Amino acid sequence: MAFSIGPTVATMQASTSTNPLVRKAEAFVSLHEGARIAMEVISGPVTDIAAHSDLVREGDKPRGVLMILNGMAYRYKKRTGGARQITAYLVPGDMGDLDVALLERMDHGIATFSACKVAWIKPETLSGIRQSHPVIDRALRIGTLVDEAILQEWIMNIGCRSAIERLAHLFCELLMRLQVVGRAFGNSYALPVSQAELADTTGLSNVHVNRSLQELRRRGLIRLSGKVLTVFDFPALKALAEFRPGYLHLAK
Amino acid sequence: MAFSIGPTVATMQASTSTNPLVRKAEAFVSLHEGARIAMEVISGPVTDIAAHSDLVREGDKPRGVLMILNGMAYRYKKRTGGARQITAYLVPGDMGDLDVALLERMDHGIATFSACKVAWIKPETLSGIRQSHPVIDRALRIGTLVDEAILQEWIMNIGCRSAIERLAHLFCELLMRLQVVGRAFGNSYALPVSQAELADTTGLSNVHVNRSLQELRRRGLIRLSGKVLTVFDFPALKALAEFRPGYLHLAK
DNA sequence: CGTTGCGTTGAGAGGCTTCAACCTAGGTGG
DNA sequence: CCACCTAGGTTGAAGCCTCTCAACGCAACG
Repeated sequence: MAFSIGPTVATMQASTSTNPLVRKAEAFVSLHEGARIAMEVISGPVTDIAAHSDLVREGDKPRGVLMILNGMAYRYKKRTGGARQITAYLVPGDMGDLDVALLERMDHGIATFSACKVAWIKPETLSGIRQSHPVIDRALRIGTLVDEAILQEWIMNIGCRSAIERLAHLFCELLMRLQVVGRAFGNSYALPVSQAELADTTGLSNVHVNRSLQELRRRGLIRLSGKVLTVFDFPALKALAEFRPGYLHLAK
Repeated sequence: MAFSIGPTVATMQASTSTNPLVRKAEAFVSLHEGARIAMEVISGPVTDIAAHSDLVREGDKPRGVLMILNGMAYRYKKRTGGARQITAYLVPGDMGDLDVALLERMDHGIATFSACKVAWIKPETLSGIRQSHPVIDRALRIGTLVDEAILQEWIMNIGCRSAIERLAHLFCELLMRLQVVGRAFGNSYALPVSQAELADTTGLSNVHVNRSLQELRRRGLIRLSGKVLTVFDFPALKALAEFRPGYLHLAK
């Protein structure tokens, strides 16, 4: 056991675990004690990864399934000219594709924004746990569907929202996703992402991201400084972005 | 049995079936006779759907798993203002999300471009076949991964390609996907999609789609008339779009 | 033969990009 | 301890890619 995550099993309470995998699963299903323990266990040996390093490179043969326990990472694709598109943010509790071992090679890369704690889980281990705990299996399947729903929402975001709306929508989505796993504090959360990286996320230039952020600040909606984002007026931010969180499929 | 698809089992040959589900699966795995027969069977009772009608509405409780056997359909999301973003094209052999029954309500709609033949398969039926035919299970899982990879590629497309490149990339992708399921004829295929719908797909205005299509024609790369798209110069079209088909994970 | 949906064209405007310079803070080495 | 260096944030100016608005043509259809 390389690292200990959160309190001991004995002190855990339903939906207040500090293990992000458990927190996320409990947003979709209700876990009984045995399943919670099993989820703690699969978070087994943890690896520390520095900020701005590759976890997976495009063209790699997939290894095990990736789980993010702490920090923030992202999926990306590159154009030959050097342009980069970030296609997903991975926050604590998120997993790489469950069936990724079925593919010959990765069609995209995964890298870290911040220093991260991650776990690589062997496909056999995972399928064993899924078989013995149907409720975990169910939570993981729902998680996969939500990942897909987020991709669709991002297509919508880039395809038909203005610059300021795209950023507002991203910030709303991250706030909700991080609240679920206990990584938001009030309406604030760590956002270790540079403006250039926000640009690669939203399909904008870094210059225009900068100006749009200023506009969001000027309107009193957010503050973003020192890698911490604070949402001052969530209702207004949601209205601006037309953020409807249904696609995240979080239980009420 | 509401409708008969393709030749009888006796006349089928490997990878020349006219059943698009079989064709697509054989792009990922090699099916033995029994598995091919099972796939023919799940294509069971077929429903005819008119063009431009909804198969699934946002907010619906999901019913069974959708399979497209003929025609072309699309996933979409709407903004309150009326703007629409098309997030995926469904071509013969494509299926809706396998686990969609786990969700309370749909976060997007599905509608037809053209008249379609579709099948609704009960989740129990599907999981039965997946259990008794691991190779089919494997093919379906890979198919799901490819669906996700396509979503990522579309984010890339809208996020960092120019108008003409976006259209070129879409046409390249569709050519390859339709070739796999035997719905392309040489470098031509049916594309029952209006310019306004192409605009909702690519995040452009219909006016600009029109002008970009003219430019593609002027360069001698494609022809698009009467709902048929012909690619005159696939290498040049690929080069223009920087189309790298790896994300479709088709066997060589 | 009017209606309707779709493709086409023109003109003007604007959101966003590009290029380039400058500023600031944090880290590093002499 | 300061001087330098670098990454990232900020600002200005110019331009263009794409949008909006509006009109028109054309073919299919009842």
